[in-house]
Amino acid sequence: MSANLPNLKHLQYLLALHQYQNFNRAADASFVSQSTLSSAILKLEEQLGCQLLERDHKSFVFTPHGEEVVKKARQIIVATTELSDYCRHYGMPFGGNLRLGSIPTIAPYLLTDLAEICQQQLPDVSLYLREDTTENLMRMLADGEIDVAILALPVPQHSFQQKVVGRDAFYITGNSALINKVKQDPDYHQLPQHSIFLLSQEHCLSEHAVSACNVEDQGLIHPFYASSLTTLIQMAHYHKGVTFLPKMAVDKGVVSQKDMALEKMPDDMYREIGLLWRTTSMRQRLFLKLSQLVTDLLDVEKIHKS
Amino acid sequence: MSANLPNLKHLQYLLALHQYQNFNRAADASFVSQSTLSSAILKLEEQLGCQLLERDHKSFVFTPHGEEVVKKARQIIVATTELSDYCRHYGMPFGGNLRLGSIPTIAPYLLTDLAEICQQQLPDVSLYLREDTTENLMRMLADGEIDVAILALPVPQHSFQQKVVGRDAFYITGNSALINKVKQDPDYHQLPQHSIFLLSQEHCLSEHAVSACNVEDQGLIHPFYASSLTTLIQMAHYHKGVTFLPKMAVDKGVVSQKDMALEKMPDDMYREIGLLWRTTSMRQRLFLKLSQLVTDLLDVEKIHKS
DNA sequence: ATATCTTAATCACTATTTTTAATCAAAGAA
DNA sequence: TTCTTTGATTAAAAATAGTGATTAAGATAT
Repeated sequence: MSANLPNLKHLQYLLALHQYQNFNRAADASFVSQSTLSSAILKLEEQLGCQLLERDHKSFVFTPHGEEVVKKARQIIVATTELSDYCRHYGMPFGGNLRLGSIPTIAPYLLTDLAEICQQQLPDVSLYLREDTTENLMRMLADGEIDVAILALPVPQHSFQQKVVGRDAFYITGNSALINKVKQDPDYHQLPQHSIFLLSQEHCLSEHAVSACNVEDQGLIHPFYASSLTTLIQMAHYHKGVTFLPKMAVDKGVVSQKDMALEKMPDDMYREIGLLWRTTSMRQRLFLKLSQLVTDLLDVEKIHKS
Repeated sequence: MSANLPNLKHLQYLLALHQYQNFNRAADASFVSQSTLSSAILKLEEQLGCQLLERDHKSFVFTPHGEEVVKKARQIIVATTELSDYCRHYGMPFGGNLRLGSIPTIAPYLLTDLAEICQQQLPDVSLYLREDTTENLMRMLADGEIDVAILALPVPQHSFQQKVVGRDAFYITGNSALINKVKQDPDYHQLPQHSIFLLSQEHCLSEHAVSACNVEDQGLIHPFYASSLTTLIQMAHYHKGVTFLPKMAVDKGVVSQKDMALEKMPDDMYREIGLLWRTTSMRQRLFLKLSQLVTDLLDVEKIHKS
């Protein structure tokens, strides 16, 4: 009944080849000889009964079909690695390496506290942090490069396990006169041209802020986009404009300029924070525990501040 | 970096052993000798670094950990089989074997039509039908024993891809006097004791009907539960009670007794029909096509009848 | 009580597969 | 030209998978 399934090692070689796009480098990275890798790919092609590479005497490219096989192979290798890791740490559901990814508008403000709490509450976990965009982190999560991500929701359609861990209110900061105006009449369209500063597009914070405040009108938004919250604040300060900040950043004191006003925005303006992990992961318990820790962390800060 | 991953063949042997709970029978089923299977399991245990079986000189049981490894191993084998099948049928996205499961209150009334349409629209697909309970079908879907399921929604929490394909209205049938009463005043609590007949509990139709009609009150429901729609109708007929039927069954003329009334229930009483498949499947396109066919089928019948 | 059957593990051995080192042929670059 | 880099090929070596016969320990039957 069940067919002649490919060898997992061969699939690993295929992934290496896809990553390095070069037989020699892929072989080196896999700690095998180039001929091993070459024949493994040939064997795979024979076994699967289809062409994975298009060869042209000097070099090669993956066929479209090969690309799809690589994707699936990656799923399989990720799942098997999960199994292997799970067994290695069996009996220690709250142990082992934990590769956690988060975005630049969360990581600096949440993860230092979280790392400390993890050290106390999950002493057997070795935490490895990674900062990147939502898009990249989702790719890395799917590919098994990280184990869990802390993101601002909602995230594009996906098939991960998701756990909401709290809300992060938006603040508005910047020129006192403008802030006062908005405070009295919360219509952002009264603001001068180019007086709203945002992060560059790869940061989801901008989307969330814009959609929360209904300021799609391009004229209001300054055409230069900042690449970090620190820069963003400085730009708003220097150009006497305003910008939006998440509460977790505000709590860490990112606004220190004396002549900048800082106001919490209405209660319905917030971003949701959530944990994501692979549905196939065998460490649900750890991730739920971690979710609880982050939930508590966000709650404590809420109570502390209010 | 990446660990020494287990051999897929060994994982297959592990699954066979789990299925047969006996080394000899599992070995036979895997077309290898008992010693091969025995040493494969030992090797797996060594490689994964943990005990999968508890042996007691005569027989064995899987350890709790072994059971979890089996579950994960099944995922891995299913994924690899998907890859292999995908390659075998590459270039024919609408070809190959399609194992479709459905429940007893859908299968007899929908699948004959669907099979015919498939033969026309998807001539390269070989359709294999399977009828079972929602619970069993979900297990079979997860374990790769079927490729797609047509179920009545909602189904318990799961991680499958789901596509709603239409609505199936509820009808009420049975004793004319009772039906007339309900028709004038749609309060089911006026019905006599034990006059509502339902399918046995493993059929989700009962749940859906009960929750749709708000008749949790046990007194109304007859304490004998039918095991098929045909029996259900006969029971309602014989005992002069009433019962609920899905439109797709009504359309196929399951109510033929002259002295039985048949009324469509209010528009908000229906069950949703949906297709489910593994998120990891490589045949999304086929399943979406199939969804469309079923959607059309349900729509046509709706138009045809109204 | 004894013999027989069934169980999974083990052993010595064989077959198969994987890997290697060395080489080859083709294409650029110096 | 000569040198380097590319992936494919070869034959030999190493590792792995598989086999049948055997064993030990319970269970069952006589």
